[in-house]
Amino acid sequence: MTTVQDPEDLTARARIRDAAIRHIGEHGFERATIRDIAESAGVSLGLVRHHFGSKQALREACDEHLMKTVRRLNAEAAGRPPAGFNPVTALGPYRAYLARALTEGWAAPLFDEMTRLGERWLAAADQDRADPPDVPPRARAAVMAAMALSVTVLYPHVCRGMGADLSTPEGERLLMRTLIEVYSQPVLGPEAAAEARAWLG
Amino acid sequence: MTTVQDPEDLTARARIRDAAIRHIGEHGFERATIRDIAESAGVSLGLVRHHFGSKQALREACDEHLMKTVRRLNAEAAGRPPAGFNPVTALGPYRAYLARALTEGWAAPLFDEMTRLGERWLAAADQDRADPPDVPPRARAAVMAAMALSVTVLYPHVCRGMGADLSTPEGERLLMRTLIEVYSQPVLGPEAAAEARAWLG
DNA sequence: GACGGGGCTGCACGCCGGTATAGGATGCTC
DNA sequence: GAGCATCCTATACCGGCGTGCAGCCCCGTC
Repeated sequence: MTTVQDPEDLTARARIRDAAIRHIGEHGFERATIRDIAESAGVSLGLVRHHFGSKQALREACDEHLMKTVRRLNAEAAGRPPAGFNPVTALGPYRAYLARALTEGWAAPLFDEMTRLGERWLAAADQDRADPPDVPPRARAAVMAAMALSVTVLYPHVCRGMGADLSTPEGERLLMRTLIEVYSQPVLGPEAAAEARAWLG
Repeated sequence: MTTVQDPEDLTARARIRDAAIRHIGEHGFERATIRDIAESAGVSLGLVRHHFGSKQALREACDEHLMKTVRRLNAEAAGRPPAGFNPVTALGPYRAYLARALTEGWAAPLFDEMTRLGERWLAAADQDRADPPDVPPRARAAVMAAMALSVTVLYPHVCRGMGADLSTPEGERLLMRTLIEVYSQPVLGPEAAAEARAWLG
């Protein structure tokens, strides 16, 4: 991670925001207290309120910052091969916050943006396909966006299940290789898919 | 849903448990209050405490009940074709609770059980594969379990993204068809996978 | 019919945490 | 150097919520 060095990133306001992202990511919005955030940032309780007004507004500021960061990372990764498709390690401390944001109700715009991105990607990938997918692209993109985010959202469980700390380089490598394997292999063979489709009627 | 008719399911204790599952599923553990749960169940605040002792214990009782329900649904679905693979609509009111349980830190046993199930399924599916997957089965199973749960966990976003209410029969059908489509098509073609693998080194 | 226990209620306590406000320090402008 | 905005602290308020407790009702039992 190592957040980009905006000039503002040394200010108390930025320190508070970063501390909030860490605390909310770790404990969730409800359990994260303004007091703890203030202490982590090394400022007083009142200053948080002075800069952000309310806990909600603080969260929204975090959301905005997350949004900017994700867009930046996305732009950086645009040129590279799709090995970095799943943004789990690149996000660093933002990973946990993103997971909370997605599961605790906010962050809809971010998911929608990912869906749109996925839709464009799908449109390009469908160019060279013989059989026509009879499912709306939006629907496919939404499901695939959810799947792409699943490791991010269920991070602790995936770590435990894989028996590896995914924040370490080895863990990251293992995850990447696993993702490539999973993504390059269809889960349902043609006959199984046909059977399932038939079962649906 | 339509909870199995245990004899106990008419008792106040069961009503409280069901109300708790609904409230926690809807609002999360922190925001769900014992008072609201009691009111929903049509009982007094003290009775909740009388039956369950504490809010934590109430949650654990809900977890246990969820576990039983999931196991039952899983056993029922064992015989059928894998069209019902993703347990999103079958869970009914438990869906939201399961999502909370997975993302708010508990429910590790449930995820692990799904991983083990997936591992067995993978072992069977790998029987008839030519190329050897060079990734630990556990890792693959964990990632695939996460992906299978992604729609459950990110349900509201997927609903919004697909532009359909997935709790309706039409929405369910659309989701199923989409899942079949996604699962039956590899995301990465052989050359893209090779490129990604090469990029990893 | 007394008696005991489980299901159930109502109330009060105490803490925690978001909100509000008064005020001090610092630095810039005219 | 007076005025003022900005940054920052300390402290008080107060509502919400988990917890603890005293007691009532009802029903089975001897």
